[in-house]
Amino acid sequence: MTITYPNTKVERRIRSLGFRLTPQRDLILRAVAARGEHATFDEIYADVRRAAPHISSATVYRNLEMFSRYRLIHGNEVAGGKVYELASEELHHHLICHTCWMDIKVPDAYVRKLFKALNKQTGFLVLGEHYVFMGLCPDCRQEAGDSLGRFSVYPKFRHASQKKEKKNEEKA
Amino acid sequence: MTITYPNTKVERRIRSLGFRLTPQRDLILRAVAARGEHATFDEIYADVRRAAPHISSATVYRNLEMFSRYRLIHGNEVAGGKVYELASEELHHHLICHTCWMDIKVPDAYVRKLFKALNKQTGFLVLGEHYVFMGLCPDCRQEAGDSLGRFSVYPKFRHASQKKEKKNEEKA
DNA sequence: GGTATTATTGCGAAAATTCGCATTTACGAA
DNA sequence: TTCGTAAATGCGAATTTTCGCAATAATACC
Repeated sequence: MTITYPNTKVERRIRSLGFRLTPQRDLILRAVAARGEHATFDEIYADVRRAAPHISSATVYRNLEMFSRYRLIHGNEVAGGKVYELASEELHHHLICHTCWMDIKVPDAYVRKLFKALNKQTGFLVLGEHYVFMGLCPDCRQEAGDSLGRFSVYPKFRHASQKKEKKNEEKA
Repeated sequence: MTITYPNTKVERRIRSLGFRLTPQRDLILRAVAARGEHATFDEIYADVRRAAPHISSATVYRNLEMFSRYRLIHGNEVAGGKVYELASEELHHHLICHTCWMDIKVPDAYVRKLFKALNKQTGFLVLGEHYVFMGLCPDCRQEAGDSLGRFSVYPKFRHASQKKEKKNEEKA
């Protein structure tokens, strides 16, 4: 995994959008980059705080949202919690197994084909650059067997606390 | 638009999962159904409260999450806020224009093709039944012109309050 | 129907997130 | 380099969302 921040391109981009590059923003971007692909708010905040103990959580919330909006980072809802990753040059999407959490990166080109086809049929131009598709990886798929009905697998939650509901899980 | 709840199928499903069908749950499902495709928490809570003023917001939160998890409803992050809709028999996905909010329903079969292709290439089985793809509808696409670069359009937020940032919007 | 079991509710407290506003500070222009 | 302007921060308050637990009530079983 390559950490692509610090990065003058990102800095230029922030300024060209009319935003200022503050030390706080720099730290936040570094933290997201250093964490790799699944940084949570808590992790980012903790990292940033280590370098700048006085930083306000509001600042981190605000900037994560701003960065997401302008696609300097990607924020995705995964397994009941939001995770962030630095936007990379190589556009890609994710296939995440909700049984074992394996994460397969898919180059954008693979998915872009569908979007082109959709465009032909509907005229709609899909712009999102970073989608997450949940499902079953090859191993877990095999384990689940062939009797894989429409409703037989339910997403698990990794981030949100879900102490209860276990009993129901089995009955289903 | 057809309201598909009350529905014995849904009721049976709740019970077969080991959950109980309480009056609160019934009201929540009715509210989601009646609201159509983009019900927010506030709307649902207000509707439910009208019929049962004593209902706790925690109950609504808990059940929306449970229903989503077991796909009796779909909860999607759209434009900075979560919106719910009753899961329908006809599987579908959404193409939402983040300029004018036009919402095009796409039958699952269209999208399923891509997922099959992905499956061939990666072995990964995509299970999600209700994805939302953001982009530009034909009209807004035209308005945006041909010089549509990778970074030229940014999602707007509909639900979250975003009073500021307007100046930056234009500069970009 | 009556009863036992246990999921679910409602409450209030806790935690997470957002907001408004005074202060600070990045950045462009002199 | 200094200065002026407006964006961004940090604070504390407000709001939203989650949590734990005692009380309630839906369901299965008789």
